[in-house]
Amino acid sequence: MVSTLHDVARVAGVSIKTVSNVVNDFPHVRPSTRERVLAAIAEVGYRPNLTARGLRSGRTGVIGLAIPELRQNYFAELADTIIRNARLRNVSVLIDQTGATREGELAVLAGERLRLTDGVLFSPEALGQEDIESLDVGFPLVLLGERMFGGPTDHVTMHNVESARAATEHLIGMGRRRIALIGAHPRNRDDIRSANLRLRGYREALEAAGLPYDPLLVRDAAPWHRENGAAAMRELLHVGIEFDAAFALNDTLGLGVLRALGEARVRVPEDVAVIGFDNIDESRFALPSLSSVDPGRDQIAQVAVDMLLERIEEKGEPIPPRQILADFHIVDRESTGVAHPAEETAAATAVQAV
Amino acid sequence: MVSTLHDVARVAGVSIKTVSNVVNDFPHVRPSTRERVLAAIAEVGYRPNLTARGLRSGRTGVIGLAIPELRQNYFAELADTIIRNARLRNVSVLIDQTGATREGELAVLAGERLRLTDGVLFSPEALGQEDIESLDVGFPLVLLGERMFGGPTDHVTMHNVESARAATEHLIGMGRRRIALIGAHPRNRDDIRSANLRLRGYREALEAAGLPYDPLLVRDAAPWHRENGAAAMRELLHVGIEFDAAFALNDTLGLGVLRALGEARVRVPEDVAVIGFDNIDESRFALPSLSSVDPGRDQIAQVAVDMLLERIEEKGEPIPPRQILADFHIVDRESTGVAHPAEETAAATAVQAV
DNA sequence: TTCGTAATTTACAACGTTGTATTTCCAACG
DNA sequence: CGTTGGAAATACAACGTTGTAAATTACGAA
Repeated sequence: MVSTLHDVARVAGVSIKTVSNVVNDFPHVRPSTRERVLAAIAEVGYRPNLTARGLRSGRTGVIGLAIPELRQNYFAELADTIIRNARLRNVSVLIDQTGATREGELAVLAGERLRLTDGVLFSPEALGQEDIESLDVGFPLVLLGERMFGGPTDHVTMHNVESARAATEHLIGMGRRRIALIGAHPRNRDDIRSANLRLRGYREALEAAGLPYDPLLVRDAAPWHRENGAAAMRELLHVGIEFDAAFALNDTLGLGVLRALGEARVRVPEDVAVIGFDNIDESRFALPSLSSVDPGRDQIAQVAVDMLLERIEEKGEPIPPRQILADFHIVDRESTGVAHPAEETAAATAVQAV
Repeated sequence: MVSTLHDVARVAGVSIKTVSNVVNDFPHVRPSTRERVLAAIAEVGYRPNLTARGLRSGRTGVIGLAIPELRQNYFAELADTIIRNARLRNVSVLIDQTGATREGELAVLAGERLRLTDGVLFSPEALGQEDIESLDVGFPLVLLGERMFGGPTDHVTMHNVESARAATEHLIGMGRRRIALIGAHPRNRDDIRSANLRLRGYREALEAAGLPYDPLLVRDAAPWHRENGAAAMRELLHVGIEFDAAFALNDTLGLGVLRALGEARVRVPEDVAVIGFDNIDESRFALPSLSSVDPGRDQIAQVAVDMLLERIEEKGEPIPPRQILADFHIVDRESTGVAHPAEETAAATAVQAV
């Protein structure tokens, strides 16, 4: 059924090592021999056994991707792009869903789940800065996201503060003065997490524009699901406080916000302009279409794969951990007043190592 | 760094086979020996090398999932559920995106992409009935979807005709008489594919209710993306033909339809009731929320994983190919007139082997 | 023709595990 | 006290591949 080097060798009348040499394009194989071997390979339908190769070489050609949940659009799109990039490098991707639980994420780090992989891309959501040491695992690991900084591994992340500031400035630039923020983290506002970094950018923009910071405009919502975005907006409307714009800390929340505004017959963007964060595919098709911050997800995917493969191939003197920040830009759509959306408006910072 | 059976054996003062026996819970190991070995395992931090195990056993514990694209919600949610089910069975999942291209799908069947897997779940979108023979591959394969029938492999699919008929009857039951269908396949209407099967269900429902079939109400849209759903609805509105309901052949189209109706200030469900198909997560959060047919996706995921693992473990007399049809039900939401959505309304058919 | 050198091919071991067959151990029995 | 039989432990080979080192071949120069 399945043929091996031995079968090919027998048919071609050479040793298995010669077949191996042909398969691996080694030099020093006489053209006539190569031809004979190739014919034999075709005849018996030989395909290298990757498991055996993996045992011999210590590499499987598979990388792991540990994310909270595939059914969250951001992660589905991230996984999609990561798989595409890995494919270009001849690597396949095994996906593990941690469920955003501490337990699941620690299991990833303990190497209990993504066996049979050469390395792991890890996007934590439950672990935090206090777990930084647990990142010191025995296999190549690239960290994604904003939950932990300064760890012992490469790290690919986004300009959270700067891009949130840019989003807020975008709203201010259109004349909005009372900007609600949807999706603050209910408890610890000093914790390093996307919510707080983006909140900081929001505050910086207000301050720079000389606008007051009104805590009443800052609404908690967690986790960042549509229903929570809608609920936060309903509550805000219920409170009766005046506002003319909303910055949702991610697009999913933003879609919920649009929904709540729609229910309440508040006009977007006339009465309230809305901008989200993440630029998921879906935002283009909301009614109205949702403006957003594109945090450079595709670039993150590509850089992360590249870095991981570099680490996997690394030998000798280890390179110290690197941190990469992706480009971002504002995507202006109907929810901030553009009738015919022109993509890719604002400029971005360049990719930079820190 | 990484320790092997040999290291454990040395520490415990036994042979590697004894360690292996302990690891694999074989009988005939004296309790005192077992204890000593377990201590040694803990001491050196031994973890079995899955590649070596795989080489020896011929199993990797990994299954492949070949789908068009992860960024399509339906497939992200399917993959999510499949990964969860596989995890329960101690199996991991490698994802391949075919891009819905013929080339990509044939590569899957040629076994060029999902190496290192014990078997593959395959959801084709480009291949059709004429390619049925190419399903006769040399590895365990379970077919998903409606593109090919009667092939040599197990097949998990949905009640396309029946559930589309139920959706249409649902609209008729609320008094709608002029029901548009969005998402027909532009070219071959006899081809076996979801579009045509669902179209058939639509026609059956009309006929059973004594309603005329008006080809003008049947609108092409392909591929099933939001923009195409929106475009089809805009065109229908432009044509000026009267209608009081729309059946979108999937939810993504349906969301586009809602968008186009919203733009045109057509009230949903007052003027036009809308129902979709697939029941993706997003539909719950549209404005208005989109009613849909739940085609039993979670069940499909579970059954598919079970069947594939059964095939992988199969030995001796092969069981003939099986076909499983999943349960379906109508999910009634705002777009068909329910103010406070009650999920899971209509009854379903039972799971049944054909 | 013979030798030296480079090109080509090969044998063998090893990667870490587990199945098979064998050996060793130990207690009970005659 | 020797024998027997099952439990416990082991040796060895094998899964399919590739690195290393050794063997063989080819070819031009002496």
